[in-house]
Amino acid sequence: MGEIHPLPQRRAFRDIVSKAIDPCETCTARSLTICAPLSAEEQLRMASLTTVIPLKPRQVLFREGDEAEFVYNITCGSVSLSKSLADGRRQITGFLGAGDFMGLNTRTAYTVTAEALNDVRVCRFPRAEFRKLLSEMPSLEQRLLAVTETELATAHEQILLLGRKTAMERIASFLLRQSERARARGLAPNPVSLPMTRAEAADYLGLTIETVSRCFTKLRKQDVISLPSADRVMIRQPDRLRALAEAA
Amino acid sequence: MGEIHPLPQRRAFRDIVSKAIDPCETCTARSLTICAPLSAEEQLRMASLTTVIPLKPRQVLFREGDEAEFVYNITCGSVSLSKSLADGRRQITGFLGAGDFMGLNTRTAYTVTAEALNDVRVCRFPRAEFRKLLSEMPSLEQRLLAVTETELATAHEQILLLGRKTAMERIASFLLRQSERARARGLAPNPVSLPMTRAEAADYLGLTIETVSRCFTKLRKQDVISLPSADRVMIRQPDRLRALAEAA
DNA sequence: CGACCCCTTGAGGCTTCTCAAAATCCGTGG
DNA sequence: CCACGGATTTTGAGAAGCCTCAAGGGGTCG
Repeated sequence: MGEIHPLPQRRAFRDIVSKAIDPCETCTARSLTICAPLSAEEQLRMASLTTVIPLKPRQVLFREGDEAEFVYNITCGSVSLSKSLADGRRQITGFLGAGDFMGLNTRTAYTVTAEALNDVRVCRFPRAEFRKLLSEMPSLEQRLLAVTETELATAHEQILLLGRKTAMERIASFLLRQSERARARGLAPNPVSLPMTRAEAADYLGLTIETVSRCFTKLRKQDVISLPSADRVMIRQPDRLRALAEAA
Repeated sequence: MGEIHPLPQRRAFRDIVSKAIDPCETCTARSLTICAPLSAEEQLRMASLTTVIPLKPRQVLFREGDEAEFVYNITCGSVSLSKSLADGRRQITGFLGAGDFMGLNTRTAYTVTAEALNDVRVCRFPRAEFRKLLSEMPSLEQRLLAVTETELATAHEQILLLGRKTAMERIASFLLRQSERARARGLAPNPVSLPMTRAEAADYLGLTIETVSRCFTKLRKQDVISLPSADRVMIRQPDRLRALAEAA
């Protein structure tokens, strides 16, 4: 038994995990971070529960108010989370990337809408089984608590931005944050790449697309940034941008 | 041994817990909710780590950026969490009450400032020991995860409010939320009692005190609410208030 | 090559902020 | 019990920032 099991298990592990956790090569390292603290057996158990789902740009994974049947983990691509008012006004509450979880809330309904920004792959876990798994794997739960606390701190940062910063301060903060985020993920921090449209950036920053565009133009005219293309921002004067991020 | 231990333990438990978890009679039921899922032994362990600290109104418990030496649990009273910009602009990210935890973030520094709104008692836990305790008590960790996820959902709701709602919508949402919160805590939902000043409400809603006051006046003149005193709001027409909460 | 989508630019209006002052509340002390 | 002082709240007038509406560019894909 001791001799026979390891190999098949290892093989099954590779097969299933590679299908589940490692679907696209460019983001392997990223998606594994969430599973790094888990043992091989634990990773296998997680993998056996999961279904890989590919999403096209703008495809909606779930909507605010839908019954929360599944928990998702992003393995590749970017997703926006948003909430809307009855008349259509939309607020994007955050952007998630590889390694992030969605649908963890304890309620029975999703509290936000999740939509793919670009080509995305997610791992889907049936909710009940995921929770059961959690209670049996303290290391995963510990990790989720840490991740959720970080998300909460990020949300508080966004609350400060939306409640007290001017349009220009929001844009400057946003660019610096995106740059820092890229750096943390091991990507080039400059020029900043923006996977979202102006509309999405505006809905994230509590502004209109016109205001976002005007701020970009103003920064460009002051030579603080340059715009090689609409979705890439070159930060030419980081110090001035940092000063603008909280200068009334 | 089996005969001797139970009694002293029970006695020590009562002594320490009553000092730690149950300092003021009016909020006993509340503060126990967080410990309800724990066994007596676990409660005892938690209690043995804790120091009870009383706070006067407006007293600061910790500041954003301070080294996060302790984790706190509120047993009595209300606390505001806030972040500030260099020039003094302040944004309150949320209000906490009995049963809520503070300072759980994984970072080494607090990400917000905590300040007492009224007379408050908190239980203080040395950070390192609290984390060690957590890893040994999955039920507590599970509960913390659930609580943190709820806080995250609340933060997202606030992000929607700050990013997309008008001043009047913010005020209406705020009043309804405070009323609902009171109901959930077993208090009278109407009239709504506001433990915070206009300045604190404004800093929470991303407005100025003048705008908050003007909205209250307008609602009063339309007979949607009445103001028996500055810190009590009687909701006279709940339906109209609900309609105002997201009517452009 | 044209249509469509997204982004940019412009003009005017509205909501909210800023600055200023009056009114109200509340604890203190005569 | 009333007068007083300070803090908080309310009210007012004007200004500013951002939004709305509208039109003009630029890139991409069929």
